[in-house]
Amino acid sequence: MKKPEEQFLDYLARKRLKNTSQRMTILSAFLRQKAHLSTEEFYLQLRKKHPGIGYATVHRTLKLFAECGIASERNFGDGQMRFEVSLGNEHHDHLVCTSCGQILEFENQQIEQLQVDVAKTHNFIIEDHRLELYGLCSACHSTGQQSVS
Amino acid sequence: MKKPEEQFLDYLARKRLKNTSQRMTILSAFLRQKAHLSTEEFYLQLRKKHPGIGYATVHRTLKLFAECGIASERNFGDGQMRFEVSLGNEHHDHLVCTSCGQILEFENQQIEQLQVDVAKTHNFIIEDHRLELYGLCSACHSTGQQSVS
DNA sequence: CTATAAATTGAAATCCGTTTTCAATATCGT
DNA sequence: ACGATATTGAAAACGGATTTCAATTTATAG
Ligand SMILES: [Mn+2]
Ligand SMILES: [Mn+2]
Ligand SMILES: [Zn+2]
Ligand SMILES: [Zn+2]
Repeated sequence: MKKPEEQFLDYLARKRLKNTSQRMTILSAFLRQKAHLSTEEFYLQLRKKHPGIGYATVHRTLKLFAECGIASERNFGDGQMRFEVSLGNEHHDHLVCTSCGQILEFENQQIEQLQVDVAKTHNFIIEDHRLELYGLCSACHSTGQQSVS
Repeated sequence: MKKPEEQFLDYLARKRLKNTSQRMTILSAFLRQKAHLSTEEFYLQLRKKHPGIGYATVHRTLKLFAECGIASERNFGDGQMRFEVSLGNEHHDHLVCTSCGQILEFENQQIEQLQVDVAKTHNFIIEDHRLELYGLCSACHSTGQQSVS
């Protein structure tokens, strides 16, 4: 497993892109994040320490991370793209709490295999997939919370 | 299984909404559609026969269909909401061709059950889920098509 | 059947996350 | 250092979804 910094620098070199201080600052801040932030959320976080970096640069850099495999782009249906660190993070799917927004991760090898079987019976070549379970997390349903309507 | 027209009229009555000719026209056109149309696509289709009905009314009426269970809202990550008739249409998941856009449907009871198991181990109450497999349909990979980058 | 209150309509405006534009600046191979 | 090329941040543009609003239609009560 290559280090993220290396992987990013390799990607920049391969694409004849330049190594800038903004990109490195954004990378190290991003790698420190735990999970599933929107561009806006990440930008607001970053701005506290690095007020000089613009939203557009953050946006463009997160896209670069996705292109080179450092980040995964996620869409949980709330109208915002979200990013999570994918390098060194096994493939997984998500449980999304519709009440508090918490996101839990899971992996189920049987489901993965069944997906392959389904694709095979339709003569379909899988490139990617998404599986998300929406509902109430343990905390939210034990306190009688209802999902936001 | 109640008829869609009945179900819609019941819903309107329950919510003290009014029965209008536009709503009935949109309903009957929608029920005639086979699959997964965006609001725009449906509106353009409808306009051929009913040029007087505005986009806003179509949009609002499709939302009503979703609320009352006649339609399902789908999002296949292309930045547009899509609608399909759900009444009398069993639950199913989708195979989405990233090359030609074709959408195939499937149902797999084993996967559904495994999802329930996953939720149980996380003490999570499932309200809804989405499973989509993205890749190349039979036609597209047999002709050497690549997915749009 | 009115009259009246309330909901609906279509066009246009607005929203809001995402993406692009552009002139100034920074990077990097030579 | 120079010069070609890429990057940056602010602001504008984009695009689908939603809302506004004045005119119209519907449903209810008298
Ligand atoms: Mn995750
Ligand atoms: Mn379908
Ligand atoms: Zn919760
Ligand atoms: Zn195809």
